[in-house]
Amino acid sequence: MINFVEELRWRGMIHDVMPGTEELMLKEMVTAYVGIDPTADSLHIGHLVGVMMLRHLQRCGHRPVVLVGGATGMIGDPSGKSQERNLLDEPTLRHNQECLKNQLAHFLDFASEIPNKALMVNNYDWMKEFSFLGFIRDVGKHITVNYMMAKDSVKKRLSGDGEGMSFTEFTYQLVQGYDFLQLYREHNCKLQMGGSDQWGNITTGTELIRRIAGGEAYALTCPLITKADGGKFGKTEQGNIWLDPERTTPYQFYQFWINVSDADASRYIRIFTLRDRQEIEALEAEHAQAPHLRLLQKALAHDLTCDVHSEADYNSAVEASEILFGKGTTETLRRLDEKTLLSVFDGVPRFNVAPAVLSDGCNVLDLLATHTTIFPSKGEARRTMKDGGVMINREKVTEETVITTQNILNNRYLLAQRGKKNYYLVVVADE
RNA sequence: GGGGAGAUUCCAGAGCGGUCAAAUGGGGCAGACUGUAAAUCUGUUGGCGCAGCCUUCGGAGGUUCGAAUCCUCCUCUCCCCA
Repeated sequence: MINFVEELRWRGMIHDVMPGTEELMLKEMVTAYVGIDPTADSLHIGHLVGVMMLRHLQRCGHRPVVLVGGATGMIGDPSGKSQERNLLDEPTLRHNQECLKNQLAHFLDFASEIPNKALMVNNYDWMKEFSFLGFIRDVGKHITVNYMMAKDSVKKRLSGDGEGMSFTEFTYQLVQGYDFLQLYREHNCKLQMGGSDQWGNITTGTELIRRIAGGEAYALTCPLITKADGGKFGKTEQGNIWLDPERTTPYQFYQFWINVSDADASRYIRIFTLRDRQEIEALEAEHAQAPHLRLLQKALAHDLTCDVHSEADYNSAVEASEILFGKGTTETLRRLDEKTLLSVFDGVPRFNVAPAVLSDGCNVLDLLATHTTIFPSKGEARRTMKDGGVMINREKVTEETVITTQNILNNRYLLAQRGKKNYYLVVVADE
């Protein structure tokens, strides 16, 4: 049995671990779980740390359990800034759960008949029938309010001059703790993992298991993923980076990882890929020699894009990136067939312009600021052009440039570019 | 209830009768440099038919040849005393 705790340790994925965990996991196959809120029908990369913990767990020969927080997700965890949530109706909940499972299947083996095959459970299943009286009698009486109030997440909310905390939120740790107890009883689950902000909630669970079941359970938390520049991990101006290709295209997903800063790349590659220590250290040495090649970012982007999407998606993302950031010219653009063109610019904002607009030629200013909203005003478009920041079909334009039907690619498209990174696809068609 | 301070362009914050589309800083955008990075430097940052014109300085009126700047009322914010 591979030493799971050691594996996470060198990867920098351990923030805190309860004494005895490592010994236990060397001795026997351990069932461990991570909770995920089913608030959407897709995971985003913020979830990936927990997923990777489970993935390593399974690879080390232990049994991973994903707990979908159908019940707890309705309450809202007071750890962190979360606000109280809306109730999900059951069909939505089930739908989300299915979608999450499909995504998780890229990382965890739910299917094979192996002793440590992954399992997914939903706490809504055991919480929905639990009556309030039942809960306070069977669970609540084993934990003192004093104990609950000593948790950091609670103390912060009680002391600060913030909004205070509702009873519902206060109860959250008990509900989560009960989940752990339930899994302990049903599946002999002895370990709960999560982000470092979950420590308090997890230990409420181990406490319940000790008091109610007389059992021994453990906790392991991972540091919260940060960015070297202080920004929030996994967020871009466009919002979350999702695993669902409908929400975040494979190209955007790939780009996210390619653009990770050097300072973060070393940490991320340990956390988000399965590469072993030797290989990573070799890569780092190479990267230090030739940082401009960005080997770490490329390895990260490769592994994740292939894991989450597919090899083919990875290849077209690389191809798209070469066209966009490489030596792509009007000529290369003209050579692209419609299908490739569309896949390269999938997810790029689109604008529709009637063919009549171009038939007699149209000044770029009007095209970019009147017929489309690529620029909010002509003044701004003019200024950016003066700086050489506007390109049509990858050719710089000035305010005198006139766009005609001659410029159209594949009978339908114009590629407008604002600065180096902002692309817009103008579709020339009646609609 | 009494007294005081204030409301300025994305934000912070100058301006206190003409020279104000409004200093300066931040942020944004673009350019150079680069590795699609960081740092740095440069330009730009109300709109338009752009050497000119139009709309902006909490709201409504007024004084004046002329107001972001002065007066009146209103709305809101902050501070101090009850």
